Amino acid sequence: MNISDVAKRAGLPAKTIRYYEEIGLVKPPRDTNGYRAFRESDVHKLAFLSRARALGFTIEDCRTLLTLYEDKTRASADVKELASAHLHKIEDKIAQLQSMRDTLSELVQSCAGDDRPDCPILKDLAARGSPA
Amino acid sequence: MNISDVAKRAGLPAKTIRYYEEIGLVKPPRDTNGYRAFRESDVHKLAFLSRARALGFTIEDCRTLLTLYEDKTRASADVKELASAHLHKIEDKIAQLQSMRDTLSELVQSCAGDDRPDCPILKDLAARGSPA
DNA sequence: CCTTGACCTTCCAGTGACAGGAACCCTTAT
DNA sequence: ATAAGGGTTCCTGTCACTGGAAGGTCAAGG
Repeated sequence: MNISDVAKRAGLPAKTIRYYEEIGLVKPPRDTNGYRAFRESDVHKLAFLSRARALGFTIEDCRTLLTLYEDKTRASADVKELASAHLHKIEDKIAQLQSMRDTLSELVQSCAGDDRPDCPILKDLAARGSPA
Repeated sequence: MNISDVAKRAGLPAKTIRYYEEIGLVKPPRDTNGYRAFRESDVHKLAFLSRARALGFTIEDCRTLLTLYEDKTRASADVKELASAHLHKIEDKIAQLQSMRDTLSELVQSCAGDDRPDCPILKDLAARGSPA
């Protein structure tokens, strides 16, 4: 199967698939004309990667997940640990963004948003931390 | 004032300050020995940038905010619009992360995390979208 | 046989916002 | 004189791609 069909089936851009090959995540054989000839197993792997990436796992995490996936003697604890660590990072990130959102939301609400120059948003950026 | 003192006062690494100069956000004059000689106005600008970055504004947004800050005839509406747009992006990002978190959280909870290979996390990554 | 268009290939550059490190200069204290 | 602790520039690397140029391949139509 050629790359554009694989792209559709895996839900990944062709460029991304080439990149994944470059970094060794998939190793499709080649036709005599030099085209990548994807097997079903390659498509399956790529779909796996697509879903793992959609859950925010890094490429290196994905590499590990693929290895675990293919290792039939894996311990589910290893997978769970990886996923848990990632979950914590996401939760940290959410908390951080929520904090930004709360501050920003207040600032936006406090700004008149008219044609006058007076602006609490700029005032806050200029003065926070240095009370004058 | 030398860069490391400015770094402390503005709450930014020296490397970052040099980078901000490189991209034209600050333009400190130089001493005869080649050292950057920061003025109070430079420190003030850098502190402004530090706070804007902490709220997640991009560098280009920061550049615009600085321009607006220094333009005493600005309309607060322009500032508010920029901040609102940024707020929406943050909210989108939060929603996206929360969706990841919800999925991941379920998967992690459903995984035994012992020494057996059976793992719902890997199963989900392999099979989601292709019901078998 | 030729062309057209849609594929495919590789390779190079750019993204955002820095961080790390090498190699070297300046200042101050001992 | 030297050593420590500033400062400087310049180059590379990060992360996960994306865009684009230059060129090979294939199937269909005239």
